Amino acid sequence: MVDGVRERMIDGAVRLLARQGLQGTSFAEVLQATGTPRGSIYHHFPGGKDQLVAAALDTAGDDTIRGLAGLTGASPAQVTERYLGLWRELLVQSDTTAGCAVLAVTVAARSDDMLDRAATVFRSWRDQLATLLAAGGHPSPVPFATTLVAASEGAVVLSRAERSLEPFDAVAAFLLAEARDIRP
Amino acid sequence: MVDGVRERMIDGAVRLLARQGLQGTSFAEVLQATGTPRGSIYHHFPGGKDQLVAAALDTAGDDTIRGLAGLTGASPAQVTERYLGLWRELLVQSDTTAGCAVLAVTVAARSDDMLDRAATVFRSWRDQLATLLAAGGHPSPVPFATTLVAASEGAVVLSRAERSLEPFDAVAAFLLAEARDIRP
DNA sequence: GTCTATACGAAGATAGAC
DNA sequence: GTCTATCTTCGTATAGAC
Repeated sequence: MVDGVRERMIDGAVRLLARQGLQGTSFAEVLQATGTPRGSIYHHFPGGKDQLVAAALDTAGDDTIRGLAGLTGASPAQVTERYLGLWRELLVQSDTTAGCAVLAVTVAARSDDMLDRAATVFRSWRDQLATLLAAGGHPSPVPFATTLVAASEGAVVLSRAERSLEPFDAVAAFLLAEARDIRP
Repeated sequence: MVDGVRERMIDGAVRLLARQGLQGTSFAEVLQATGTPRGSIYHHFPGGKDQLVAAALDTAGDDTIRGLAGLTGASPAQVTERYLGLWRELLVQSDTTAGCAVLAVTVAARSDDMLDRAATVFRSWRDQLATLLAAGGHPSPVPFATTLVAASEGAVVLSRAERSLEPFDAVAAFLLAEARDIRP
């Protein structure tokens, strides 16, 4: 089933994790926010909250990778702009109340399994960006890709704290200027 | 009293917030970790957990500002190196299990008051760095200072997820190269 | 697959003795 | 200032009916 109950629960978990953090998000809230049947959470996620969070991490990771589709042959500046655009859109659409679910889980994770899962997502973003940047002729794709991921994550946090796009836009401007400097 | 019970509680809260997040840190853990008398938490913090967290945010903010002391007249590269060094030291000393308490509070904050407090800390870091960078002759101190704060925060998160210094060091290398490029 | 009811534990907060 | 005891709320998880 494409739009099944399970998928709605996972999507809701991603949204709530990004807004309220790991321990700040309860099953009850996920059910309420998604209008999902109350009795079926442990049917879909017998492993409990950890299993739901794991699925949410994977989904959040895939969503971002999907947001980078169609960039083969793009310049480093275009890649940078697209990636930054994904995060800016999250801030705009949530009125700067949402952040990154993967980051939220990382800072509150209590098991190595959960940390591993988050690390895998971050790593997939870095790898995908580095591949695109290298293909676009960037001379040091790995350090720049890592900085792009790290700075975006941090910039989203700063903007959430201030409830303003100003910090994010300052960081984005700096990174874009860097990417535009590259002449392949 | 300089090393009083109240101060020990606040320092413990900073450490635990940086490791376990906001809702992941309980009063009981703070008391246990600091060997602090059980019955006196509401004596020192009648406003409850929110008041303790607020004090922890202020302390964490001041600690970092203090870490930037003695940099008047320093070059942008020296300022950048010092700031990055503060965060790298946190990762090393905690075996990559600790992060930034202010970030942890921001992503799980449930009140605007708490968000304001975190924003004030981030802003103080940005302002202090921008002032130092400007004094050192950096041509665009504000965007670079903001990127320095954001990228450091994100890099610490990436390194915690991977339990490795590699992501942090990649970001640090990129930022340091940027700062060294500046010729005043 | 979905429901209700309930057990169990954790955490914040308060009251009152010492 | 510090203590213990307790209230209350909330969240996870399980059991068993429909």
